[in-house]
Amino acid sequence: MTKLPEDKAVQLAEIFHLIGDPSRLRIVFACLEEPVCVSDIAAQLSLSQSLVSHHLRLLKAARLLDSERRGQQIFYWAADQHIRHVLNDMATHISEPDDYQD
Amino acid sequence: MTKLPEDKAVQLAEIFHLIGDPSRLRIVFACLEEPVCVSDIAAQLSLSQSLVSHHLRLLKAARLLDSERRGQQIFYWAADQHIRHVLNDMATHISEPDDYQD
DNA sequence: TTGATAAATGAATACATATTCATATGATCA
DNA sequence: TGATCATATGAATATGTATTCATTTATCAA
Repeated sequence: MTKLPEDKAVQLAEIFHLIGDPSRLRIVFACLEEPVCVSDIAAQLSLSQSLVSHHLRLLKAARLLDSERRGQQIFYWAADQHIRHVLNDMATHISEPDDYQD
Repeated sequence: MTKLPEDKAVQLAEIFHLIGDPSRLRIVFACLEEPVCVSDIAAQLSLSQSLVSHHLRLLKAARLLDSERRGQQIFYWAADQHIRHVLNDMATHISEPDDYQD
């Protein structure tokens, strides 16, 4: 039985916790391919600007997203390559049969 | 910008939410390689039997873990292969430099 | 049976947090 | 400068949930 040290568990769980909220997960997903500005995210996902902004702050603090101002708008994109793998992995998961093996 | 449908986001987030708690993450990790009984998990991770049991119930309900009784004890193991990939991916993540690229 | 061990369950609680509303900050353009 | 647009921030709230404690259920051994 492999034991995960508590401090590492906390670090890892922090990341999973962030993408463990549907709104935040969708936000990250929206920023996977290209930088998107806040208002576009809000519009596309039908979330309030304020809510999106709050979530973006958390995601950026955890370094899952990075951001840059371009004129009046601020663009966000997925800074973390691992997130892509994880999301791809899990995205296939929910559409596959239960007896799936490596 | 790729949009993740809300229902899929909810499904996915549910899984991430489960491993987004340090205790549960450690429990899943402990069951990755081989079936482990409840008391051993609790002892190894220094968690109360009750807490472990509560968490196991959630993890099993989400089909991340499966279980089987063997005599007096009940063994749990990771039923989901995707979880292995995800955990490996993210485990490397926290030890790698920030400028990591695909 | 009885006693002991292992796990599950339920209630209670303290704490975290997702969301909203109102407002502030900062940039652009007339 | 003032007006407007885009984003951030802070307070308030309602809901969720991780954990503990006490108890119950289930299994095995004597």
